[in-house]
Amino acid sequence: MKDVASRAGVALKTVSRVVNGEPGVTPETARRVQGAIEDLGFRRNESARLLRTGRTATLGFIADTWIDPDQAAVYRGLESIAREQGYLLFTGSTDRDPDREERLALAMCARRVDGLVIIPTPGSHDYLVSEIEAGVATVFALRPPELVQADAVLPDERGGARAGTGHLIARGHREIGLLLAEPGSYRSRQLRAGYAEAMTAAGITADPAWTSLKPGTLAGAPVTALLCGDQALTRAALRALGDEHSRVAVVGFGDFEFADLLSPPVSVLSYDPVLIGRTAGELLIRRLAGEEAPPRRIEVPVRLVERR
Amino acid sequence: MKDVASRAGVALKTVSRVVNGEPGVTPETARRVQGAIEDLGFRRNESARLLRTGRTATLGFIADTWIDPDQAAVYRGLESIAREQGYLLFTGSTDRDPDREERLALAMCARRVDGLVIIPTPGSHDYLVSEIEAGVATVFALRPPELVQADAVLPDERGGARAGTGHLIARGHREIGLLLAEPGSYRSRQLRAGYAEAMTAAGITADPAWTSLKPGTLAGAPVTALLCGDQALTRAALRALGDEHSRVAVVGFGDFEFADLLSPPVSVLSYDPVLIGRTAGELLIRRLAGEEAPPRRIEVPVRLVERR
DNA sequence: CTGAAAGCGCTTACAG
DNA sequence: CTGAAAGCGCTTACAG
Repeated sequence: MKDVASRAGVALKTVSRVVNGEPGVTPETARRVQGAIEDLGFRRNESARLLRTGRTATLGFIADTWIDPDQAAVYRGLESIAREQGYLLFTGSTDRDPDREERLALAMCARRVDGLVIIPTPGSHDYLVSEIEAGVATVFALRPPELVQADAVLPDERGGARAGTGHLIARGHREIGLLLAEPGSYRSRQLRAGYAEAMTAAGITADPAWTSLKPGTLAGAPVTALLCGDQALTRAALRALGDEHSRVAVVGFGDFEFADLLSPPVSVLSYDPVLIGRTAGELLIRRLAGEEAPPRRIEVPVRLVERR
Repeated sequence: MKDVASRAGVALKTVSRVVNGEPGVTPETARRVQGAIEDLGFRRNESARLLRTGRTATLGFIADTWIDPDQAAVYRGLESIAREQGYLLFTGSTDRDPDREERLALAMCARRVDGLVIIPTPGSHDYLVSEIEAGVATVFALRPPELVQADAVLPDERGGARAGTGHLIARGHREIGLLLAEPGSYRSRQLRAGYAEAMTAAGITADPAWTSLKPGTLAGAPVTALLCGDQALTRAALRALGDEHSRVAVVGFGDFEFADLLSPPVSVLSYDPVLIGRTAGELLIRRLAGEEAPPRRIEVPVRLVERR
């Protein structure tokens, strides 16, 4: 910028004005500056500008992995908001390793991101407390944080499990299995609660054996229907069931391509992950605009997609 | 940092030394500085440091969308290199819109990313020429760029199509269809070339009708086998074929979950997209280290995954 | 071992 | 309409 100024024979400030389209520059002067800019191939250094300005116009997004299409879709939703609002995105994936999450989040904070959207790993997130106090707006998505107060945008997994179980009951099933990954995780607890609610409402007493199934113990299991906790479990269940699939009705949590091409087709519980990303982004923007309110938890509906 | 210095009763430079672990500070002084740092909750502003240092320790990654698992996997490979080398990643998706690509790339260059990995949209990339000349290392992945000289890391689609077609021929097929999306795209040209090579090698003259199929015209088409250009086409083909799927052997370009659960299972042509991302990252790092060599094109093997 | 000054590339707050 | 000075938060190159 200094070079441009001296080549155009003007002061630094005048170049700044031209670059920013500020008023108060003679067309003639502006033309000279423009010429110098082109001759020198000058491009304003955004980082320097932002250092002076105080904000960075940058958000950070941290997820397990983009290979998970749901998380990719959350990113997509967040990015659409970031694009509208003129933010650029730093991203990083954790592979569910809490250390990686912490390193990434702190590295982004050190770059002074204005805000952070995190799909959290299991475990405590108290390392973020001082950053949040320092003013980094933070929103959690898909899963709630632990040991830290912050906004969260979540799918209504409990309501989904209730709907899925209710659907199976309505179709005449009573021996309904529940296939979960980590029993202690937030999602597992939510699904178990929704399942229990639907069973109780129908007056069915669930046999503990139905809710402690594993893919390996599925063949010949005493159930006529099955609710699977995530896509990987749905896949594992279909593999384990093999020909029995025609005997056992399967409802999977999380939609997937090709679900309708299987025989019989698989019904799924599905939510809109793009909406989760958008909502998280909007929440962040509002916080950045100064909205002060206690942290809130927003739930996005989970619906049954029936296939037959 | 100024505040820390005055609280500890030392000069700015001493704080800098402590923060950077530079030698030449009395343990006693260091302790005082550390105390002040903790009292004030000080965190070094990485952006300011990098402004002074000249580099940003940042790379940019631009793709169509992460919803595409292949592109998500390229990101994963690149990120692993970035993590090893201490870079943070800016990302953005284009949805195949050239304008969005250009805006993103220029925004990242304005932030002075050290390098850029791009899965390019169709169309010219000459807007990048001046940036590349200005020193932004650039590597293209999955698809080659147009109208700009730069490194590229690509799957060997031609070799893959040859292998896939050869496999179908070996299984006794002669009327082999080729289902392509955009006829003029790089991938389509490569697949058509590989297909033609395999057919010629087997002494089969391909009927033009075989290579101009669309999902809509597939039912009752005069072929006994089909090579699909991407996952979406594979899905569309399976849908269009319906029960005929047992009559028409399908080989799809791009592996997908559940491929083995379909009946009959679908064989696919597959490459390792994580390797493409890693290779692109390594190339970038070498360029950043000053390696001068003409732009090169690296091909990653495409192999047939047979399922029956 | 410690520090005062200059500067990275820009903007802000004034003054002319 | 135009510009000289100070400063964003750090590091670099010296000097003591």
